[in-house]
Amino acid sequence: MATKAVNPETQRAKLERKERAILEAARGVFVEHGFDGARMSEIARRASIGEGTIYSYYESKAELMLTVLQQFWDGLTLEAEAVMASSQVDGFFERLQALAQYHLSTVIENADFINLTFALRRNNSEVSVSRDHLRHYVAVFDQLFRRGQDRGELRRDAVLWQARDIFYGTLEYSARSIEMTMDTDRTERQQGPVVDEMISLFRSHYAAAHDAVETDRATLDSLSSKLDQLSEQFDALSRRLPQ
Amino acid sequence: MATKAVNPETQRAKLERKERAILEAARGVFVEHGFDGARMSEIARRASIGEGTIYSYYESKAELMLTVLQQFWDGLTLEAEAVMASSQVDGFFERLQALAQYHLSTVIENADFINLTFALRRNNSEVSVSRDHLRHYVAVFDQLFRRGQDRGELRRDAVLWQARDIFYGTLEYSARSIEMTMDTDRTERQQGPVVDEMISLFRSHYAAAHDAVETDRATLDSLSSKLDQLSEQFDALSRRLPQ
DNA sequence: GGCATTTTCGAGTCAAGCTCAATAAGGAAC
DNA sequence: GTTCCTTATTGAGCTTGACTCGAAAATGCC
Repeated sequence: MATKAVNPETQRAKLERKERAILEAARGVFVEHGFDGARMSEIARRASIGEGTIYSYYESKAELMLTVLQQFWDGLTLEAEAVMASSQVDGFFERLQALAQYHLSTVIENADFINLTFALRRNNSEVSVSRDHLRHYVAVFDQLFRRGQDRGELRRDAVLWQARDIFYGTLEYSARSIEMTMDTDRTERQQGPVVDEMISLFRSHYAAAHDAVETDRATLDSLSSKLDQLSEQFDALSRRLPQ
Repeated sequence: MATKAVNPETQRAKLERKERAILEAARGVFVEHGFDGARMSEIARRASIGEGTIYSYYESKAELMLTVLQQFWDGLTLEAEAVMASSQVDGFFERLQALAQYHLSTVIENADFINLTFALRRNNSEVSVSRDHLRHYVAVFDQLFRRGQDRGELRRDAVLWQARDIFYGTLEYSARSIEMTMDTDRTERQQGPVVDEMISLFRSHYAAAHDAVETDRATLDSLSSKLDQLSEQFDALSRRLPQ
């Protein structure tokens, strides 16, 4: 009776262990050789199983890659949340700096996976990390930003997605530049200034305004944005009309 | 004797025409199916040549892709330079806006190639667009920025690479977001606000300090012209509506 | 025309993702 | 322990697609 209760448990554990072994091996091989360069035979060998066995766990190389990528993004999200949770300071800009530092070094470290995430998204519709996974990752920023607004540290009329684009976009572009100069150049670009400049930018652009001039400017800008949006909606409507 | 002088010319022209046919076919197939999905046989068929002939022009599929990519980036550079040359206005921020608008729509349009450029850079060392090609493209921004500084429109202590990271990084990230919401979402993000916010950011962060009033006036002027434009669009649509 | 060189070609080779029939392992009933 | 059924594993083979190569066609030169 005891064996009956335990066996199905150990059996499932055995399968899960094997699945984890496949994923671990796959991740390593994908990191080393990229998607095309990775050989299913090598993944099988590293996981100490037959090549055909992989296909009873994953339908194809593409699905295996997709699982690895999603696991990767989930890991990033957890780490980013941990950075926020363990942050000693409480102010918005200090926390933003910690997040920027984490994101920048992560993007440099894992440039392969991040590039592959978006490169494979279009052409290989099978290997397309869901929007939800990516949104879940950037939600760390969104939450921080909204909290900053609630506490009055940030302008209330700041538009979240614009700030998000600037934050993640600039950091990723900088990461690519840093990475590209790493191999050869003598004058390596450093990570520190990139993060500092980002925080400085947010301070001057999004900090709660104290004088009327800046507020007026903000009002004008947001008004202008809204006009553009209206105009484009109008265009879209026009195109939909017959003739 | 005349034929002797002409023949080698037409012969070379023939080869060049064939090479262009291969590149054009390759570009089309790569755009449609991506790097892996592209079949050399289909490229050969579209170029109306035998499959083996391709390999007397390009050593491998990878080298063919590399040539297509470099041609693509060269084309982008020329277009960006043309946008700057044909720009009616002369002020830094107006020109920057034109460049931002061009870059954003280009990145959305050609997301595949841009992603592939960086995805293939690492893993497939053969298919690695040279740094010079990419640097040549961003040089358009660099030149504009330096000129803005020389004319006193921009702060002299502004750091070029920081501004460049913000400009291209944010636009590319926004392009990806816009593209990701295009397929399914009802509430499509529009291009206009992204560009406007970018210009507004540069105005407040990089503009020379003394002309705050003038920039406000510029903002008002652009607002006014946008209103006029909207009004015209409305009239045009009204005329088209039945009754 | 005749020889030399270049260009084109596609059938054949090879490598890699994937299939499947055979085998092994696991467990339930007696 | 044996039998029988279900499930998991396997690697030899199938398929596909990039690439090779020897032969043939085209071109150049006299």
